[in-house]
Amino acid sequence: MLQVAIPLPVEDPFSYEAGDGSPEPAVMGGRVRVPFKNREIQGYVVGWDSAVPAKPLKPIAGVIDQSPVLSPYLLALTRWISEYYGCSWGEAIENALPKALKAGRSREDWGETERMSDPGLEEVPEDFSLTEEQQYALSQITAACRGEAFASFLLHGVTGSGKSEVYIRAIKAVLEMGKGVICLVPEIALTAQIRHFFKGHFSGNLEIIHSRLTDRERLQAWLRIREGKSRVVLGPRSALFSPVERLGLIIVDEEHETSYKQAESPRYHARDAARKRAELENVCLVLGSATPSLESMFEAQQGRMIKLELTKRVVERQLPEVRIIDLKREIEIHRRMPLFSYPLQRAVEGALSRKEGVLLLLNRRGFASSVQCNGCGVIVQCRYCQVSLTYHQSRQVLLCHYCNFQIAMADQCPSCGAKALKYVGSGTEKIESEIARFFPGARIARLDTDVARRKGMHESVIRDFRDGKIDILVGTQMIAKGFDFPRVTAVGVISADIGLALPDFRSSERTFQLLTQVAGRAGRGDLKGHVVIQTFSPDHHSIVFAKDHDYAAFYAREIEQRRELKLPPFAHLVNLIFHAVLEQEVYRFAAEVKKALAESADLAHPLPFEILGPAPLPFYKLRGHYRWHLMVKGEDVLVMNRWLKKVLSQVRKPSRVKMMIDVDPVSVL
DNA sequence: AGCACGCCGACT
DNA sequence: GTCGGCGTGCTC
Repeated sequence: MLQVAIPLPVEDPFSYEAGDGSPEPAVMGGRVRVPFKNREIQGYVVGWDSAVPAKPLKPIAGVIDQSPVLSPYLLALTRWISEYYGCSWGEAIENALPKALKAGRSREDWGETERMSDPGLEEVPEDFSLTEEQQYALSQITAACRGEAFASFLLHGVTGSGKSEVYIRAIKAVLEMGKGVICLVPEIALTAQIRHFFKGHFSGNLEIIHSRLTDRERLQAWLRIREGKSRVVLGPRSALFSPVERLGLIIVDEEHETSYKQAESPRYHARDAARKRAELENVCLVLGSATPSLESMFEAQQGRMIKLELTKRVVERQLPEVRIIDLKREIEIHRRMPLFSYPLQRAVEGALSRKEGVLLLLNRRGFASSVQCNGCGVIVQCRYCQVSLTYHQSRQVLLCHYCNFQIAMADQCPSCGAKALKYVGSGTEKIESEIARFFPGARIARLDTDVARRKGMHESVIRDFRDGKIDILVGTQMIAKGFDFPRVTAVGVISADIGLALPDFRSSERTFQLLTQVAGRAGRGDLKGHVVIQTFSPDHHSIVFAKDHDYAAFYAREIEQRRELKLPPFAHLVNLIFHAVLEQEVYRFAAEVKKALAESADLAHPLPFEILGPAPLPFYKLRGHYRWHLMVKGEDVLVMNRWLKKVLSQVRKPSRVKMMIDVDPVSVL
């Protein structure tokens, strides 16, 4: 009989008779059509068994594939994802396949798989000779790739230290060994540079997976990889499931980036799943970052990964000079809260006079973060989420940044009717218009998700800024990531406090990473950089150590806090999120689950975790649903999951209450 | 996820 | 008396 995984939230794979009626035999890892209830659906053969079933089974309805769509390795990987992240095996499999092969698709002609010839290859930078540090890192990695065992490296390299060059050389070496490579990047749209770099080196051998590909193009890329026509895959987290045969190396670039965590089920973390795939296939794993996650650096400190350090910048140049501006003192000087302190103004002035570029970062889009009535004091809120609405001047709307609800901006208070609305808190739109008043001659542009949503705008703004057609670029964290602007010499952080205020234990880490990254944008080429960070918390360790470019000190400080509070990497969190329209139902059920969990333990079988909550989520009314959660904290995720599953199957969930499980959440939201 | 079964309100 | 509302439970 056959075990067939069903791409639905049903527990275990189902058993079917092999079905001798069909002309082709079903294959392990191949797709089949099976009768299910009174319909027919697509499933995946995940097991094979000669045992005689206790009760007669239905035969499969048909075989779709003569050859597997999932290798034994990818079957094992998807199974691990289902157990670790709490979904069915079938769902994990669907997640790993290109859309065209998923259930509910008409069986289509797979078409031509020859690669289109690439028009206009990019100039490839000269092969510089490697620094000693790069050379050492490369030799360690290639030696590990030559072996047939799992090995993992943390490549910690400051911005500009030439991590990409190490990747390129390692990939070339692995190709020469006759093996393939997967290189993951956070979001391919934001990494045009690495794309061009890869194209120049591997064009005949490369698949770049990106969001603009059509379903058909994706399928063809998948087929070329499977046929071995392409041996290097560059792409976002989904590229991890590429059917590369004889894999030799997996690279996860910018491994600390949270976009590696999928927001929908299965909520897997591509970096952690990459480690699992590398273990299963006995290959080499390289995690690269200038600001490694606490989790990865801890692994390295514990000796479970080999740490490779690139401490020197390739083109010899100084790190930028960073000044911290205490906004409390600025208020005393200016008698009001200044958007731009004098030192920031001087830094901008200096750069403009030298015809160099300026970056201004404020991690909040819109014009004003809220609108308040001077008459009755009401702050205009989202009717679904109970968070203040952000005023967007360009669109003349009040917008909810959590659910996208919007209303037209009016001149009267929606509550008392007074014509006394005032703007509170600044966003990127406000900075854009204010900086224009300070520097009337400057050419200014803004880049945030509002701008980037318009097709082609993201790329064109970046290009214009790099080409010197824009003097000052204002934006959110989007401007801090992945781009190399040789002309930037002044970087201003309008307020470093926004991220720090978030009720999330990783807010310090995020802030440190963001500040380090944006500071790293200043002073490339042979131009000296100046960075000004404005903040109300000038003594906060995220800010002080970012100023000093001191990752080690930040890590040492942060890891002690995590140890004391028993937070990751000293424990794993599993977030159980409950939501429903009626708050009482949500709260009651969350409390009931907690009680059931607590009572499920006894002296012989103590709980393998702590239970925190129930608590309302920070934005607890979202899209009209009230949201509460239980946070479960323990050491072994698989043990925790098994326990949770058992207890949850014993409680009766009201159907209107929805439940989600998030293992190793990257954010509590 | 679908899809049936089931048990209560407003219609010919 | 029936048509159909959607809450509940099952699918090898």
